[in-house]
Amino acid sequence: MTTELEELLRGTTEVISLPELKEKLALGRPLIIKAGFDPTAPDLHLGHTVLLNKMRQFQQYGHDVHFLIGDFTAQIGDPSGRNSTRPPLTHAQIEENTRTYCEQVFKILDPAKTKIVYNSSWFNQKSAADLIGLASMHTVARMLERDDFSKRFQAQQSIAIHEFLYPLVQGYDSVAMKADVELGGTDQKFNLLMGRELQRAFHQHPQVVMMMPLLEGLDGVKKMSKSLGNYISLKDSPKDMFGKIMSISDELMWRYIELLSAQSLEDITKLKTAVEEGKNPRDVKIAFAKEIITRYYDHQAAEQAEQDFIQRFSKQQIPDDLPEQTIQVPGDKVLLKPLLKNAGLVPSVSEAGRMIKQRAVRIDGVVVESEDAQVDIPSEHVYQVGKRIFAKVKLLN
RNA sequence: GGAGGGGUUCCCGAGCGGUCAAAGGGGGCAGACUGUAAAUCUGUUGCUUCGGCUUCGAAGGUUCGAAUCCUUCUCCCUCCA
Repeated sequence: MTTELEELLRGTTEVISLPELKEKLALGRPLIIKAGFDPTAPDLHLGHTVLLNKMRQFQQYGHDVHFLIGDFTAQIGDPSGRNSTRPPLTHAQIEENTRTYCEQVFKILDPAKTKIVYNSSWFNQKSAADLIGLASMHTVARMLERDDFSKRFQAQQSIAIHEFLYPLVQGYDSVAMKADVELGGTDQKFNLLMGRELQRAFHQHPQVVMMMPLLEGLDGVKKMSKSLGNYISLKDSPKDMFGKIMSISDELMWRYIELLSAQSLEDITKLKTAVEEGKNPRDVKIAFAKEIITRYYDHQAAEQAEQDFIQRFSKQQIPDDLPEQTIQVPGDKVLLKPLLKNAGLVPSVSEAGRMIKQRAVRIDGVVVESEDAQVDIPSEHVYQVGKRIFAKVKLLN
């Protein structure tokens, strides 16, 4: 039987510090667990769930999880995306984003045990003098210790003043919340530690910092993020989830399983051995995809997604739920290229031409050979572009 | 306030008067192959009524002709103060 401590430590990359965590747990009271989120992109993805799963674990052990929404910070704008100045969010947008956030978050967290807090609720009360006072608690030299700051500084890139303020603001959140433990990704280390320092300055017990690894995106290189487009959203349909998971490289698959699967570490090791001995990694991937879909939808949805995938890709069959549309065209023949565009199967006529040239276009399963191919009117055919895009199009006069 | 450097097609990044719709890489898409929408290889990657049309921060100008030269504007970066 694993202990509370062992379970809580599972998957973490670093805990600062372990003895302090033990002490806190030994207090016997529910700990205040802090995890902060930016309400800028209200679309949660699997990368976020690494952290959310850890939060749920704390809930299961009876701790007091605070889901911090950085609405104050969001009002100012994001410092990290320097070449894409994000417009500050309005109050209404933030509310809307928060609502969509919670909808998704509560697929994982227990709503009854989750406190949602906003950092605007304390920062809006603050004056400029307060903020400057906060800034006086830290030095530029210490700020420059931060990895990405020092790199940018050395590379003679600009660092805006407010970027220095961000860690302070985030750190102060811990003070305002009297956080016992803060959870965050490894990229947040500096900010997380700042919370400890500020708590000390305010004569609080410094929070324990627990860092979770960052999940790589579908490309396997960069971290999963919406702006990079390499993510699996919790709002993705079961079919999309299945497809995206199947498109992960065999190598990356293990990383996902390690961080997202509920399977024990022993079982994962066994799977790896089995693959080395000849088991098809595809089957491991399928099982994993079904586990994830079952978690966010249900078992039936997972089964269905698998069947659909097999039918469409493994057997190359035309799906039976393909979209249908009717288009009215004058005359008794139309050129295929503009038709493909009008039906929304390709973005432009030029692209249609390329696709035909590459033998990627099929009508009723037959490859179209000529770029000048025409289609009779009236008619009804199943058009296919590549392996994934299908439509049944009815032509009328 | 002064001195420099720079804004190029989805991204990075060459080009520096015609042969430039613009090298190369990344990403995307497609085809082959396969064990899967893995890996690998190959092709492709502005739009078009196929006459052309729009694109290289913006607006003007020089020229037969400009992404390339000039002017103004604008945005970004660095250094000195």
